[in-house]
Formats: sequence, structure tokens, C-alpha cells
Amino acid sequence: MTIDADEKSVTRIQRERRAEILAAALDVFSTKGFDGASINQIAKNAKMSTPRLLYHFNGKETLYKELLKATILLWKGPLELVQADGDPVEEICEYVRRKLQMSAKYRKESRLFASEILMGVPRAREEVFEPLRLLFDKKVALLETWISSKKIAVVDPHHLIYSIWATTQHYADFETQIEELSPHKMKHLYTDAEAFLIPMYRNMLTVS
Amino acid sequence: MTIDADEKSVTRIQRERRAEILAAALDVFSTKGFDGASINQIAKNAKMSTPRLLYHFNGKETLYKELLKATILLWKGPLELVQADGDPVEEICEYVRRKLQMSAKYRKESRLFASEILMGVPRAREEVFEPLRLLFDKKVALLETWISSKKIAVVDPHHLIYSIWATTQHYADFETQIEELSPHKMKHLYTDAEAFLIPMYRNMLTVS
Amino acid sequence: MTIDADEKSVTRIQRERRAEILAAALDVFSTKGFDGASINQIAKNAKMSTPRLLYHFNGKETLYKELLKATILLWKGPLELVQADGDPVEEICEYVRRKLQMSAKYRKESRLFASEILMGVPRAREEVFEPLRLLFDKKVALLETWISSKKIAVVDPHHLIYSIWATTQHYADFETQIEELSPHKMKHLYTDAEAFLIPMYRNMLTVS
Amino acid sequence: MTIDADEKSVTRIQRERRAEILAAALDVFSTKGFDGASINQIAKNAKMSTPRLLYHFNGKETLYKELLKATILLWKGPLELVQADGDPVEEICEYVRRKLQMSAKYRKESRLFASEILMGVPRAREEVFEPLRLLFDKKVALLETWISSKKIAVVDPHHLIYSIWATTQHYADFETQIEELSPHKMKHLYTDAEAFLIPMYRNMLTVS
DNA sequence: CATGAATGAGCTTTCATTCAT
DNA sequence: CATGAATGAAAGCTCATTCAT
Repeated sequence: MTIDADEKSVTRIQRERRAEILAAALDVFSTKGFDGASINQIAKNAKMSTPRLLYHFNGKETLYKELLKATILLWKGPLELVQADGDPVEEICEYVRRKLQMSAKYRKESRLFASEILMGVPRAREEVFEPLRLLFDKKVALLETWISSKKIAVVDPHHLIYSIWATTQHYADFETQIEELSPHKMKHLYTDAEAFLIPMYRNMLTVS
Repeated sequence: MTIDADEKSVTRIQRERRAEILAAALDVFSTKGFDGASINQIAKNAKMSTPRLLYHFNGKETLYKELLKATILLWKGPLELVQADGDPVEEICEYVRRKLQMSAKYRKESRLFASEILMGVPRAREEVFEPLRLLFDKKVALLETWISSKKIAVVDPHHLIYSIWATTQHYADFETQIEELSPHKMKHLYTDAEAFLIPMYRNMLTVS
Repeated sequence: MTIDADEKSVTRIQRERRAEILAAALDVFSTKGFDGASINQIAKNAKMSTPRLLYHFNGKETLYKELLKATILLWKGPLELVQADGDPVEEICEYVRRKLQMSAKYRKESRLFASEILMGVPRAREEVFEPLRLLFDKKVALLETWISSKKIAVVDPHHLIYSIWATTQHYADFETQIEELSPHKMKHLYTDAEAFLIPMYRNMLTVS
Repeated sequence: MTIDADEKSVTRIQRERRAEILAAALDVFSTKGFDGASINQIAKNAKMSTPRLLYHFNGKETLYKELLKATILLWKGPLELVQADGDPVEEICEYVRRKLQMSAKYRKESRLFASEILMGVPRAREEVFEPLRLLFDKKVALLETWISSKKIAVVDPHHLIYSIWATTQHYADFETQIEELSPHKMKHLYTDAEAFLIPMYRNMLTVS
């Protein structure tokens, strides 16, 4: 029992350390990219020595992949919630809203993910797409049933999803640009974005 | 003519080598990012020694900025063509089409640009945004006149432009993802995208 | 004690390695100058790899400055010992003796210092002159009181000090020349130098 | 004849070019040292391309040696003028004066020479010392005759010459230091130096 | 004579990683 | 568990020099 308690306490400490490291790593990787980031920098941000960091994660790439996998999980969430039972148009609008909120809340994760895709997913192709593909295909199928049953307008489901991803993630990924071009709009950025996007999609999808 | 040629004494060889180097550099920078790219790799791709490359470009950053500046020029083109005289809705639809074509033709440039924005434009903030801001503001103003004269529906012009940028550039920047999730749709990707996007924007902007 | 040791956590190994490196660096810098010296060469002389050297010193210039600062401290010593209480003429003669001994014992340091001055102190102007100026001014003032109280002959104190510096350091800095022109005098060089210089200064400074 | 004239005119141009290059090289070598100087920098200062510079001088080292040889000639001048016929003490004082004037007028040359000696004359040992040794020995012999005939006081002639070299060249070689420590004395530096040194040597050498 | 172009060697430095303690 | 120490590989870049034109 004592041993067990000890073991557990070690695990808790390990979990805490790992969380600290992952937070620091996300910071650095998302602003500098995989190659621009140095594990020294990450270790310094996490307030530990580099060997200690490497004790918890086996190497730079392992650490990076861990972050990426966590992001995938996060990314899948909103789409998983799109269900067959609700009102189709509203289900999709709700998805857009959730996706926007994710972009607002997890900007660094969005950029990390975008950066990996941008470079052609050289480091974790399977980890990224294996979990995503199944979900994507399932929801495409759902959209197709909605279309054939005339619950939503006839649109290409693939491109519908891509356009939602593009328009919502854009606010996280291209934040710097938006800040430069629309500085006075930053305060209500995501509210305005929602006010723009929701009517657009509702308009497009509503069967007259 | 001779005078013009003499002015900066840009040799034929210089023009040719610079073009070769820029092509190789675009290849490497767009897939590896600034830090991931090495001028050794670029030199190898351009089939020359590193010092020979550095004889033509003063350094890694110079080379990168040159590429970035060229991309900005390219990027501004389609937006500049949006003019006050045509039919407003069709002007915008035409803009979406041109932007899509740019994404198709200049995929590497799109990724280079996206990568720089993603990391917060650490290397050429002025060069990127100075030329863009003026154009952006002018076209926002144009959209506002169209809105107030009821030529197009009431939408936030900032978010309209951002959504166009997002949806069109997405096909270049996230190509790897699309290839993984919709492999059988790659053949007509940009045609389908247009078929999806144009009605969306026309629908949204047309005043009933 | 333990507290003191902990303060900057300078390890035994660090002290030893730093000493080895500094010795090798003095050797190379004093014969090749800052630019002529390569840290590769220094590392080789210190029997370690270049990165290992750079682990202990942050860079070539840091290493060089460290050496220079240590030399300044050394250089100030003999002048600091010139005090108001003794017999003025003998105080100065004693200073000349000490300076000569320094030149004999720290020839490499003398050359390192001379080389830096020669090139206009491009690398450590403040570190060199800030500590020196105060001391110099104080001793000039002391000489002036001796002159006005007729304890030593009327001479320009600035030029007196410069002439002492020049004549004593010359034996270290121009050693190669002396070796070429007076090879048979090398054995008693500093003894002869003292026998020449002391009467010269005593003669000059004694108030008849 | 025409051919001859042509040949001569080419030589004149060559001489002019060489003079320009040597001036630029002296500038750079005397402030940066042999290794710190780059022939690109020298070529730029001489307003010509590097290959053109290398056409006139076969390489960096050749150029450097040429400068050094010219300096040796210059350096020998004042000592050669010390002759047996005049008043011995005044001959020596006059030598000190000339040497000081040389230091004032040829500061860069002095530093170039000092820098080469400092590093142990790694590049032109023969060229430097062969011409110097003969002259040095001859004048030492002259001093010895003066001493044995009691025309000047008994001093070690080697050290006498070294002390003259040291005290006079110091004003050129350590100028930066003097400027920092005695800024207000720069205006009459060489006048004051003479006023200090001449009495010193006259005092020392005059037979009572 | 002169220049643009290119080369090969070498420079300082950084970095992910490993090892001894 | 943790750290100071060290390493090997590779990075970006400079430089003296050569060569073709």
C-alpha cells in the first residue's frame, strides 16, 4: 500500500511535469515551428534543465508528436458533436460556432496544427490523419443523407467542411495579419466573425 | 536601352542564377519553413556550392525576404482588379475565382506566405503589411460604398475579405490534408471548390 | 562556507577547465592577435573539442575579454603600490623595478594588452580604461604634490608615467626584436635593463 | 622610342596604382592587424576590385611585406643620421627628436611595425632584421667609442637605444591609451614629450 | 588590364543528445 | 530523478584566391 501510494505520487508528479513541459513546448513550437524551436528554450520556459526534460520525453520529436496528438483529439471534438437527431441546418451552424470558439481558445494549438499540415505533415502523418479520416467520412456521409432527404441544400459536403475549417481556423492562424489590417476590430473579433459566418452558412444550407 | 542595362549592371548570368536560386529556395522554404530550411540544401537543389549561392544573395534572410516580397506582389494582384465600375456581386465573385486560380498556380508561394504569418511575421513585418494595408483599406471602403448604396447585401467587409482569403488559400495551404481526406476529389479540386464557393458568395451578397 | 560555494555554483571542474582554456587562449591570442587566433586552435592547445571550450566560455570575444580584464588587474598592481609615505624618488624607482619584473614574468599578458591598445581598443574600451583612469589620475596628483613640495624634480607627471610604461613594457612587447639584435644580452636582459633604467630615473628625479 | 615611352607610361600608372593600394593597405593593416584585415576591405578603400588589386600585388602577404619593408627603410633613417663628427650628446638628443617626429608623422607605420614585432615577426623576419642589424651594430659601436673616450656617460648602449625606441614609439603605438588617460594633453603631445625626453637623455649622458 | 563569377577551406557558433555522477 | 559536462554534426558565413571573358 505504501509502495502503491508512492508509485501513485510519482505518477502524479510525472503528470504535472509533463503538463508543464507540454505547455512550454506548445508556446515555443507554435511560434517558432518545429525546427526553429530548441529544446533548451522549451526547458528554460518550463523552468527545468534540458536533461530533465528529456527524461520525461524521449526527444524533441516525441514531445512534438505528443502535442500534435493532443491537438488532434481537441480538433475532433466539435465535429463529433454533429449528430443526426437535431435540426440539420442548426446542427451545422452550431458546429461553426463551436469551431470558432475552439479557434479563440486554442490559438496556439491551431497554429501548431496548421504549421504541420503546411509543411506536408512530415512528422506524424499517421497520428494526424488516421483518427481524423474515420470521423470525416462519417460526417460526410451524414451530410449526404441530409442532402438526399432535402433537409439541407445541395452542396458538396467535402467542400462544406473544408470551408468551415478554413473560415474558422483563419482567425487563429492568421491572427497577426488580422491584427495588422483590422486593429480596431480585434475587440469583438470572434463575435463579429460569428455574426458574419452563421448567416452565411444558414443562408446557404436552408432549403427554400 | 544600353543605359538602362548598365544602370545596375545586372548581368545575364546574375539574372539566370538568381532565378535558379529563387526557385530552389521557394521549394525548400515552403516545405521546411525558414528555420528548417538550410542554404546548403537550397544550394544543392540549385546545383551549386553554398558560397556560390551566397555570392548572388547576401544571406539566408535576404534570400527569404526576396521571395516573400515577390509573393506579396503576386498576392495583391487579384484584389487590385476589384473595381468600382462593374456589377458589384460579379466583381466579388470574379475576385474569388482569381484568388482560387492563384492558389492553384502558386501553391508553394501560398504556403511560404502562410508560414510567415503563422509564426507572427518575425522577419519582414513591414515588407509584408505596408503594401497590403493600403490596398486592403481601399477595397474595404469600396465594399462599404456598395453596401450603403444597396448594391450588395449588408455584411462586414473585413470579414468578407478574410473569409475569401481563408476559403481560397485553404486549398493550397492545407493541400496535404485534403489529399489525405478526399483523395478521389483531387482531380477536380479547384473546379469543385469554385462550384461550391461562387454560389455561396453570390447567394450571400445578392440583394433580394 | 557552503553557502558561499553554492552562490554561483562554480564547480571544481569548471574552475580547472576555465584555467586550462585561459592559459591556452593567452598563448594563442598573444601571438596571433584576436583575429589571427582561432578558437579551434585554442581548443586544440587546451586539448579539448571546440564545443567543449564554448561550453565554458560563451564565445571567442568573451574569452578574449576575460583575459584582457585579468591583465588589467595585473597591470594596475605595481602602480597602486606607489604610496605617499615613502621617499618619493625611491618610491618611483621601486615602481620601475616592479614594472620590469611584471614585464619579465607576464610577457604574454603584456603583448596581449599592447596588441589591443595598438588596434585602438576595439573590443573592451570601457573594461580597459575605466579601472585605469582613476588610478592614473590619483598617481598623477600624487606626483604633482611631490613636485610642488620639491621632493622630486619638476617633470611632466603624465610623460613620466608614460616613459616608465614604455621603457619597461618594451622588453616584453619587443622581445623578438631584442633577441634578434642583442642575442648575447638575453641572459641578463632584465638585470641590465634595471641597471640602465634605475639610475636614469633617479638621476632625473633627484632634487639637487 | 614610342615603345619605350609606352612602357614608361605603363610603369607610371602601375606606380600610381601601387601607391594607392599601399596607402589603403597601410590604413587597414595598421588598425586591424594582418589577420583582421581583408583584402576586400583594402580593395574597397583603394577604390578598385579585388582581382585588380591582386594583379598589382601577388597576394595578401606580398602586399603586407612590401609595406613592412618600406617601413623598415623609414625606420632606419633617423638612426643612420647619428654620426661620429658632431657633439655626441647633442647627436643623441637630435636622434631622439627625429625619432619623435617620425612617430608623430608615421603613426600608422609605427603601429604596423609594432604589431609585427609583437606577434614574433612571423611573416618577414629576414626582411625586417637583416637591414636593421648592421645599422644597429654600427651605432652601438659608435656609442661605445664615445663612452670609452668619455664623450658621454657610461651607459649600456643597447639599452640606451632600446629606451629611445620605446619612449618615442610609445606615443604612436599607445596613442589610444594616451588619448583616454590624458585627453587634454593631446594638443601639445609631441612638444611636451620632447620637453620631457630631451632633458632626460641630456642629463643622463652628459659627462660631469 | 580589369571584372564578374566561382571555389575550397576555414571560421564561429548552435543544437539535440548522451554520459558520469 | 536530476544536473553539469561533453560530443558530433551541421549550421551560416567569410575570405584569399583563381578563372573565364
